[in-house]
Amino acid sequence: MAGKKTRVTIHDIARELNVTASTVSRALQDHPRIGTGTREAVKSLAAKYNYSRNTLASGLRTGRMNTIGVIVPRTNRHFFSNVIGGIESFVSEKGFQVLISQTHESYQKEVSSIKAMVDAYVDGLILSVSLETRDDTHLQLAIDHKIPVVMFDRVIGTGHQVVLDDYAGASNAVTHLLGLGCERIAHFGGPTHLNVYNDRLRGYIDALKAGNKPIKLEWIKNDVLTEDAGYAACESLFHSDNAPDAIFAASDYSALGALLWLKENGYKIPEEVCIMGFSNEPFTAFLFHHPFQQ
Amino acid sequence: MAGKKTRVTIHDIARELNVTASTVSRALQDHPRIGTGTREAVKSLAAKYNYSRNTLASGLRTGRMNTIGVIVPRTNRHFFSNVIGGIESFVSEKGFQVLISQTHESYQKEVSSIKAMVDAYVDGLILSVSLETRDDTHLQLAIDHKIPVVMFDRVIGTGHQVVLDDYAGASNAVTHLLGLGCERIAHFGGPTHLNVYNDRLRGYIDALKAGNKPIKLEWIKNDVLTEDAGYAACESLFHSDNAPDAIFAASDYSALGALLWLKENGYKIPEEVCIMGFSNEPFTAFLFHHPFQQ
DNA sequence: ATATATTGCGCAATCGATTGTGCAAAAGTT
DNA sequence: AACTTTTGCACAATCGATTGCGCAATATAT
Repeated sequence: MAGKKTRVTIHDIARELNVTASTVSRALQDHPRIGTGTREAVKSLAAKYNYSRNTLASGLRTGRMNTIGVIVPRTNRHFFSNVIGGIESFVSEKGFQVLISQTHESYQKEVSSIKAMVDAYVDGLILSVSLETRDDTHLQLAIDHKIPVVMFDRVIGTGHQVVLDDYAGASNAVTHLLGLGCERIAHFGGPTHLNVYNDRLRGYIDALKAGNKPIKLEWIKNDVLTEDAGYAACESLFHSDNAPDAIFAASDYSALGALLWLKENGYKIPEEVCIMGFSNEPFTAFLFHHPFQQ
Repeated sequence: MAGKKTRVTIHDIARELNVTASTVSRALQDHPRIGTGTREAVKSLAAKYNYSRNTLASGLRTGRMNTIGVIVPRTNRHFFSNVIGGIESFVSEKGFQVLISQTHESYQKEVSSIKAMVDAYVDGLILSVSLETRDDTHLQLAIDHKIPVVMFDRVIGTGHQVVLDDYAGASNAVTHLLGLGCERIAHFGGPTHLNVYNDRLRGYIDALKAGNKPIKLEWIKNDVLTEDAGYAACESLFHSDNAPDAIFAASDYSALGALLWLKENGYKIPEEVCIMGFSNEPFTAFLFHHPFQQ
């Protein structure tokens, strides 16, 4: 408990046991060529001195740092902070650590984050690409260094991917709106070079087709992902003489913006306009269905 | 852009320039004893080969890894994910990285997280302690290794701390309730060995005293921090013959639980019971004041 | 009893970068 | 011109752990 002046190394243990550092190193790794007696002597002395391997020296030699890099657009989005938490919980049980970085939706920052992760010798990289990212060439750096890369949610290119079924989600959402009697459903989407927004758009379109509804280009607004954008988009949409009677938003935030504009302008939700958002942001739980509402 | 088979080292650069690695190392650090000519030759060759210092070798030698460790109870709490994001944004501009770990409110996990951070040679440690943490002795490990430690929000002991004024916040909240005419204000708190909950409790008590209201112990519920706990606490509180007319909760989640129970049981908010929560969780914005409500 | 296999461990190089010391050449001083 | 200072760089040790190779001692086989 008292302040150790200096960390104990395998050399310290070796000296005390009259063996060499290599033997200590091997003993700690359960190398078969080390005798049972020595191995246990080493281990118990290591335990006694509270030895712990110098991860830098070890990492320098082996190239492995037992660290997973995670790159997300922003850590403070509910979805991403959950994913980060999940990753951390899982890998920390395996003795790994988590290095995080956020891109703030900037491609350049994503590039430099990847470089930083490579320099940190992460053993694996998990990322969700920025809105600006248009291809996966920048991942090559990690791949060149033999670092396995997995993309999730917002994915691009052909690497390993973990995604949810945005297409089905969108399609179900729009079908549900149609079932409620909505006839004129607008869509607030995101950049379609990203799978998630493209899939949600496709789901929207196909659901409309399946319901024999026309697709109106003026009802499809891309890059409407924020509360402000949703608010503004509503304004233009409902000032036209061809206003929709429902909105399917690819983002809960733009759905919220739409909701606010409509309420402020006297529309009744959901009687006059139905709104559906995508993401299950926690705040949405309190917008519609909560028992103390009504 | 093509796949480099192996990273370039200072030795590679040294060889090509007919100098030694030490010269290259010093040149890259702008050491004054290196001639201008050599320095620039080194730097341009380094740039040409896209050299980047091996952080492990460097860290092994210097003991500095340009990494900040952050330990929080959970990454997916709005407050913590925001703090993590803020730290990451700030330090990444300085060329530092962020290693995260979560304790899940467990003291043991906190201890092992600190050890892991020390082993990772973080240059600084930022943490918010778990609910189980009762003193700061476990921080000694980091301090022994000369790692500066800063606690935030949930702090303990005498180290460096960044906190907000929980006492004033609580006091203001309760004073506000009194101003609204509330006479019988209950408190849902947390473990009082933690500054945040102790301060909020003190603020509550002192505000009541200042308003010449009696302090009723049966209205003070400790360890009521979650939605479920708030729900349950309400149940017991309002089944007594001495029910409060307001609740000041140290957590927005327990406030939410209270809100749900009261609504389900026919109480009118805020006419019959006022509820005030602490934390500014985003969802609370939608519970009371939003324009589309009422 | 001789030949082969196995066991147990030491030696020394290696992973890249850093840094104290030393030494020669160039520059400055009187 | 003789002497001190400064400049520019090389040498070699070091940070700890890992690992291929080698060599003895012991065990097994013939």
